[in-house]
Amino acid sequence: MTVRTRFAPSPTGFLHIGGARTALFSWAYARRHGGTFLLRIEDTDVARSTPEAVQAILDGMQWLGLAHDEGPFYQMQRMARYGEVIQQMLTSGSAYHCYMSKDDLDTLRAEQEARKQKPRYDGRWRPEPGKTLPPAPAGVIPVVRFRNPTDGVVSWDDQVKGKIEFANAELDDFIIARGDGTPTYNFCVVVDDWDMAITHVIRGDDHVNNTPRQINLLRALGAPVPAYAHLSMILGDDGQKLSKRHGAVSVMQYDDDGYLPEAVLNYLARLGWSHGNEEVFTMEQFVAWFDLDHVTASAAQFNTEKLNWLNAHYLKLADDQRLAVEIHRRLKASGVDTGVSNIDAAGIAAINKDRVGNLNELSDIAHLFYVAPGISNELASMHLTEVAVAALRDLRTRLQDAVWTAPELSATVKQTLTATGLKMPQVAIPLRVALFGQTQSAAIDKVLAVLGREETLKRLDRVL
RNA sequence: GACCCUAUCGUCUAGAGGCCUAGGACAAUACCCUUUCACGGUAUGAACCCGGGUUCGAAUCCCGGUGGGGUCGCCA
Repeated sequence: MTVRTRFAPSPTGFLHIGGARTALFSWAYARRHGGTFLLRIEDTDVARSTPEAVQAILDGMQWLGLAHDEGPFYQMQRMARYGEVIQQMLTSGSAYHCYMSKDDLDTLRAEQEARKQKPRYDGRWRPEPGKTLPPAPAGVIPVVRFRNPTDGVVSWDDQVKGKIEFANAELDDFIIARGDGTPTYNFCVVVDDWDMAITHVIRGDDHVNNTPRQINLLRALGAPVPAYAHLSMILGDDGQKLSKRHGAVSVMQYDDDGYLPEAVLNYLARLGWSHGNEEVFTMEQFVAWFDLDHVTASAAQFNTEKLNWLNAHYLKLADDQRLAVEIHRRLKASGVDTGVSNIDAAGIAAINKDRVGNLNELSDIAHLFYVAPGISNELASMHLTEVAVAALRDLRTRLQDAVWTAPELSATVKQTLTATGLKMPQVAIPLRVALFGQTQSAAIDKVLAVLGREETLKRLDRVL
C-alpha cells in the first residue's frame, strides 16, 4: 500500500506555526514511506475564504520547502462530485432532509444548555420505521443530515494518542449539506479523503471529535477508513493557547524576523517529536527518522529562545553568498542603497555570521559597512582621547601602504601597538568607534579587510 | 455542563516494569578562551501532579482525584 497523506488548510488566513508543523509532519510521513503528499484547499466557507489566503498558504509552504506531489485541489471545484454523493445517500437512506429552522435549532440548543445537557439535534426529521414525520413546511428549503448510527461505539487506533472510543449515542445527525445545497466540512473531508485515496490523516488535535463522525460517514459510503494521527496543539511562549488575537503569526513573519527556514523546520520537527537525544538534524535525517510512534500526545509550549539558538546555529553553517543575498534584500527593503559601494556582502557575512542570532542583526551590521554611521559625543569623549587619536594617526600612516589582507592588517595594527606602547583594546576600541560609531565589532583586522582601504581611511580622517 | 484527550527539570523532551542515585537540549549560573561584543569550551543547580492499587520491583501498568487542553455551528 502506498502511503498518501494530505495537508488540508482552509484559506481563511495565513499559514501559522501550528499549521506549518502539521504540514511538516504529513509531508515527512509521506516522504519517509516513499508515498505521496497532497495539498488540498478547503474553501467551502465562501464567506471567509480568500484568494489572498490561498496565496499566503502557498507562499508559506514554499518558504519552508514543503513541496506537494499532487494538488493543490480546491473543494469548490468538486461541487458536482459532492452533489452526486449526497444524492446517493439520500436515495440509500443514509441521509435525510431536515426542515427545522435555524431559529428552532437555536431555541432547542438554548433549552438543552439551560438543562446542562450537551446541545444536539433531536432527530425530529429523522425517518424511523413506524414513525410518522410531520408534513414538510411549504417554502422551506431543507438541509441534508447524515443518519448517524444510534447504538454502539466507534473507535480507532489513533497513531499518536492510542485507542480512542466514542459512543454513537454522543453523536447527533449532523448536517452534510446546507439549505443552499453546499456541502459542509465533515462531508467534504470524507469524500475527498476517499476519492484521493488518503491512507493517513495527520491533522490537529481539534479534529479528534470530528473523527467518529467521519468514520461513520465513511462506513455508510462503504469507503475504507484511513489511519488517523492527531497532533496536539502548540501553545504560545507564555503557555497560553495561540489565537489570532494572541501570538499566532504567519510563518512568513519568521522570514521577516530574520529566521532561516531550516531553523524553523528543525525547531518545529523537534516540537512534539523526538528521536532519542537528537536536537540538530537535516531534513534528510528527519525524513529518515520520522515516525508517528515518537510524536508526543500532549500539548507543547513554543520556546522562542530555543528557536533563536537553532537559528544562530544554522546561520554559522549558512553559505556566505546566500547570506549576501539576504543582506542585500533586507537592506534594500529598509531603503539602503548597497549598489553605491563595492563592499562585499559575502565578506561581511563571513566575519559576522557566527556573532549574530538572525538575518536582521546581520543586516544591521552590514548597514554599518555600507553607510558610515555618526559618532555620538559620548563615545567620542570616552574613547577618542588624545592618546587614542595619536595612535589612530600612527595607524593611519601605516595603513596607507599596508597590504590589504587580514593577516597583514593584523601585523600593521601590532606595529602601532609597539610604536605607542598601548595594548590592543586601547587601539582597537577607538578604531571601532571611529569606523562604526560603536565599541564592538568582529575582529578588527578582519573588519578592516572587508571595509577596504579607501573607506577605512575616509572614516578615519573624520576623527583625526 | 457533557464528551474526548492529556500530565517527567522554567521550556522542548529521552524513558515502552529492574539499565533511573531519571539522560539530552534551550534558558540560568560560574569559570575558561579572548583584540571588544559575541561565538566556543567546561562545570553547576533544576523534574517523574496527588492518592490508591497490581508487582519481588513502577516515571513506566490499572483506578480515582486534581490541573491543563479540545469539541459540542447550515466554520473548517
